[in-house]
Amino acid sequence: MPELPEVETVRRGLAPAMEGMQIIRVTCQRPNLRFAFPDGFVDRLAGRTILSLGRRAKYLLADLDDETVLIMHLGMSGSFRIATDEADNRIGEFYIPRGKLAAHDHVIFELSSGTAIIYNDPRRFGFMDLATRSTLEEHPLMRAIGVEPLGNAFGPDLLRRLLTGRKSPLKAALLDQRLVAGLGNIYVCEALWRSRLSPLRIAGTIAPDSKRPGKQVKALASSIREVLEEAIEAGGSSLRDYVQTSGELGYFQHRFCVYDCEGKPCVRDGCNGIISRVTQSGRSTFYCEVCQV
DNA sequence: CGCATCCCCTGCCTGC
DNA sequence: TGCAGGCAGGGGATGC
Repeated sequence: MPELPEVETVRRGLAPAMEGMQIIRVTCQRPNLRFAFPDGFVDRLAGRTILSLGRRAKYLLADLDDETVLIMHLGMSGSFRIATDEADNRIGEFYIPRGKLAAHDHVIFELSSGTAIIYNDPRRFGFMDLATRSTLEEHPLMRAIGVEPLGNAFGPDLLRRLLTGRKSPLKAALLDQRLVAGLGNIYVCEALWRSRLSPLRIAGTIAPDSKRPGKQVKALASSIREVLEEAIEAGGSSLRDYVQTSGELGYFQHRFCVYDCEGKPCVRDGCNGIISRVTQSGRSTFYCEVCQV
């Protein structure tokens, strides 16, 4: 599933096709994804113009001209593609390229530009909801979300405060969206490797209760920011089903140092370790026992 | 409160 | 080639 870099890549791919366009019609091919679509979903979107497409954590947020915000989450296997209108495939006056609908195409947004934005999600762990701009922060999906790791507020000082006193392993703490928003299994593993910290380490132990962040917190904060920035630059990571809106694959997966590297040699200079896999909170963690402490 | 576990669902890979 | 089992990028509900 898409983590922050993949969602940001999707946002950048969709924005030019969606911003400034009017939504002519929305079609849901089923009543629910992970959750039921909210009441009036289709009707509230029809006729609206999309002002901008933003992102918060792993959520895409489309701001509409009536203060409505369309919230979209890709879950584990969600993707969007942009289908350009082709006369052959038109249905009536609209633009659904019906001949080209694929299995698991669940939502179709037909836009005034003549393109259709199609949401596909085999596992249906994704979901969509509607909110109001002025109260977006209080929306149940948004309320508890933590700091944006690429934003100005994020850095060693804030990270130290978030981790101080926390008794969970670093892996669990960094996966917790209420602390830092947008990290998932891949980038947590990669950021911990880059900062030479063990995912098993109790989070609070790298943030002793002094006023200033130590070396380890500084290293972790930098690693998180760097790995996310590099991954966005690479168009995200393509494993299994993730693709960009253009259908192209991201290529950051070729730069993984630990994720899905069980049994391979650690690539850190001078380290002779072998990458291990362990289970933490029911999910795979990859790390080097030799250089991550 | 904070944490681990289970579960939602489908597809793909492995091993028998 | 078929089939069962395990596993997958997220996150919400539950129970300790």
